Amino acid sequence: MIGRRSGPATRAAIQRVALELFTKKGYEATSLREIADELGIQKPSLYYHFKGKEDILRALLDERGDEAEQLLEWISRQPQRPELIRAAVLRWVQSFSAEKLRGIRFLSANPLVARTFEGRTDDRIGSTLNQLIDALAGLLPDRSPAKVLQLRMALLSINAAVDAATSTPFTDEDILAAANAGAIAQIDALLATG
Amino acid sequence: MIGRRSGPATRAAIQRVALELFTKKGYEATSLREIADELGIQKPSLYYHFKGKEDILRALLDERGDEAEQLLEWISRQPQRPELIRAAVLRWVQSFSAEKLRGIRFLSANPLVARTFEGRTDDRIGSTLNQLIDALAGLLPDRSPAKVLQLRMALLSINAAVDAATSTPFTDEDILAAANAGAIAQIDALLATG
DNA sequence: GTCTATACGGTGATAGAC
DNA sequence: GTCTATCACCGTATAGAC
Repeated sequence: MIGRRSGPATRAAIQRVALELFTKKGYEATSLREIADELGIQKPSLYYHFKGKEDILRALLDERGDEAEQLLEWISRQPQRPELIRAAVLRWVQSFSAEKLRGIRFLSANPLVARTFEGRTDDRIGSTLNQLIDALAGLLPDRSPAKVLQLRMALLSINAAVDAATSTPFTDEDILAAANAGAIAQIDALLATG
Repeated sequence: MIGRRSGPATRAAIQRVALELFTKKGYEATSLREIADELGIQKPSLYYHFKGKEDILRALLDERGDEAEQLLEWISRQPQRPELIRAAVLRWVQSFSAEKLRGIRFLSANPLVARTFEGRTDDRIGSTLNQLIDALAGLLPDRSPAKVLQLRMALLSINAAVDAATSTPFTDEDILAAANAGAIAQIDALLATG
């Protein structure tokens, strides 16, 4: 669909369209011409706002929040007991509003692109998530690899719920509820073991 | 890496390399030249074996097994009680050997590509999985959307485990064990509700 | 801030020699 | 079965007019 534009294309508008197309068709499969068409401008006009395609992607990734850092810091201030795992995971899962699901959907649709960018720049997604896992894994009664991996799965419940809901009529509320219930079930099983 | 080849490139060899590259770099980001280089042949030689890039992808997708159909048929022959859910999900998760994780990894790395192909051809991945969900959802004590979605998450535990293990040193055995434990935890929670 | 025009490389793909 | 040569096309990117 080619949209008639009302005013000048802003960075925010470009990012909005790019996020939508990257999520629907994938980063690699989306051309700058498609983004420009959707905005009703010409392809070279995008280069006034961004250095190139990768720069648009970088801007989208930089928009992420710092919930992971905040949670990590919160954890360090709590008494280090196994029950902290449950509280922390629930805090994490519940920090995702319906609005933030857009970001999750983008990452789910473009797992390799996100992973490629993890290496460069600051990389606040992956590494902080790993620190989070490490901090919580230390509290596990049974710290075998399978258990640690299951803890990781619990933290990634939102991603799993989003993936499970693709191509279905489930609502954002359903997804958040299922992610929450799923995380609880995993954590309960992990804490019951030890 | 450019490989010296010993004999003629077979369809199987091409598929092997393609699966590896598609998984590592993504379908769109992988060029036919890269596949040819890896095999030590020239790009046009691939066209003797396959009609084109998409044909290679199709061949890979057609290689999938029919575990879903078999499980669906098995379910229909069992007494339709809530406990059947647990048995069925465990059968499903345990049908994935370390070997079959290659397929899961490919699908995880290329979610949109797989989804695009679901529409065309026979599509045995998605639709059969949906039938599986429907058959099991009918046995749920509580059939609210969030519960049905969580059932879906339980079935997709292998995918979630693979995703959770990417960029980590977890072994295939760890992944299968965590997927199994995760599925059990989800199902137990679902059955305890009603 | 957006346009037209243009250059460049790489891609999927085909024809035809061997 | 593999090659060389070649194609049209597309996406990225830049220069310069308005």
